[in-house]
Amino acid sequence: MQIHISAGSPQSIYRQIADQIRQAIVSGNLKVGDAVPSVRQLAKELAINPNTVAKAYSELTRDGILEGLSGRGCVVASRKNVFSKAERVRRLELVLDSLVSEALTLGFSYDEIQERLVKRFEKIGPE
Amino acid sequence: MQIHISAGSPQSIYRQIADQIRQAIVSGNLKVGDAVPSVRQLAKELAINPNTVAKAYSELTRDGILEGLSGRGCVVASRKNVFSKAERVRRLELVLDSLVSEALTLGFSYDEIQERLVKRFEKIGPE
Amino acid sequence: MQIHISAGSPQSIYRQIADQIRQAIVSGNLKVGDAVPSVRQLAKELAINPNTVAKAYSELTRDGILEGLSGRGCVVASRKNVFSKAERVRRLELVLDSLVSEALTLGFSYDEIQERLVKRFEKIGPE
Amino acid sequence: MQIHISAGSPQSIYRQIADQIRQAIVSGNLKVGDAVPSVRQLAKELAINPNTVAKAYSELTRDGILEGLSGRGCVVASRKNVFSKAERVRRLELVLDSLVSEALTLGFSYDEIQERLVKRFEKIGPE
DNA sequence: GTGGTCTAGACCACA
DNA sequence: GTGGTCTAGACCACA
Repeated sequence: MQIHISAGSPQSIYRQIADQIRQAIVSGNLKVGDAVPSVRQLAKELAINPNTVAKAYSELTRDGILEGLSGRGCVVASRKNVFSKAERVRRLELVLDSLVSEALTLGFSYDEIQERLVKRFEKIGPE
Repeated sequence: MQIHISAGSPQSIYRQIADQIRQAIVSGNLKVGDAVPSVRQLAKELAINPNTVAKAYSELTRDGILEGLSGRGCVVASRKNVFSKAERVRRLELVLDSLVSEALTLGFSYDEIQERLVKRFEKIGPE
Repeated sequence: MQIHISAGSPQSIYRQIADQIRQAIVSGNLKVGDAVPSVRQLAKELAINPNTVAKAYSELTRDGILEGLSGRGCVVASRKNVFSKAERVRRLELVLDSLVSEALTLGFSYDEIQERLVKRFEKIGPE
Repeated sequence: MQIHISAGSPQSIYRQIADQIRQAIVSGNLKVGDAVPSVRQLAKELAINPNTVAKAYSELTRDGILEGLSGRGCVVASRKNVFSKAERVRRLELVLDSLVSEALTLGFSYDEIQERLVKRFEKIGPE
């Protein structure tokens, strides 16, 4: 489980950590029951404040993605979807709305948006 | 020109307003030269502070989407290339960040995001 | 980093602040990566509302001059080309407007303006 | 005495009018004692609100540039400088500061600024 | 009437 | 601690 953060990024650090763990689960690199690094270890590795790692883990735990093993770290929880399928789609559509309108007013074409999205997937996608 | 805001949204109010105006332009509901509601009128309609509307309008004006007609409100500006290629790409990457981050949080896979984006393009129609 | 504002000036306070930070960068007093005073500290120093300082900083951030380090203040950003050539020219024309307008109001002729500008360049030194 | 205004300009209309009259005086097109168009005639010509023309004339009168002939329009007044030479120079230097720092942070070189200023003079200069 | 600036002060996200 | 968002409300420039 390797996590990378970039300091200058507009994404907050805790968000970068949470997203990368989510991504590792979606891509199969982390499976149900697998342990994630301890808060202190990861904070030391990334040279950041432990509070920041803790915040990422606590969000993931709140969302039912991780499960705390009181005193023995966190593991990937069995997947239970918090939102209904319809609700998840509705929320995704909202973000797609933002993406499309912003990208089009920036002067990008459909093809360019599509292309950039694919590139992004390739760069950070399942390895 | 009908604008709706939702209080519970993760998007800030001024971003929701700016987004919807961008969408109205992209979808053709607002054309170059069309007036947007006055700051005070829209604020009253949405029951929010005029400053919040003004913030949305000023962002759109800075980005070359709207144009102020001192003393007579704002209209949709003619298409300008305000940003450099590099900046446009940077901004596209930012919204892609939001999309991917939100989608992962919702438990969508890359393929599903891709698929939804394609569907959305098909809906708006080719070109 | 010392900033002064004058109440009687035709320039708005936030513009005076933004201007002086630009000047500090141009003159080499502020270099890439250097921190600017925090919003609250500068507001206290100048005895003005923090929102006014924040407005100056947010304009500079939008223009790619400053960079926000979430939770840790703002620093001078590395030189970026945020704007397209056309936009840069448009903005230069705006400040030339101000110069010419103000200079005419003060009763200077074109030749005198020109001469003063050359002198100014000589003072800052070649290249 | 021909005056041109552009609606989309960031310069307010009354400012454009006042500046063009100042410019005509500086360039010698208007001499002491020459009449300027009446408020109503100019407003009709430019298809703008008479208040706007009146505001320009009243600023010029306040500054001692024009002189009202109660009931018979305005003429160019004999030149008396409101500010001392030193004060005028000080104010001009402030605007030059703004111009130079904004232009340099926009990425323009000294030569380019110089060149743009000359072009501006040629375009609107004494004819 | 229009938008722009500024104050005073609350609350939130982030590290 | 840091900046970002929002409210409530004043005052100004402009047409």
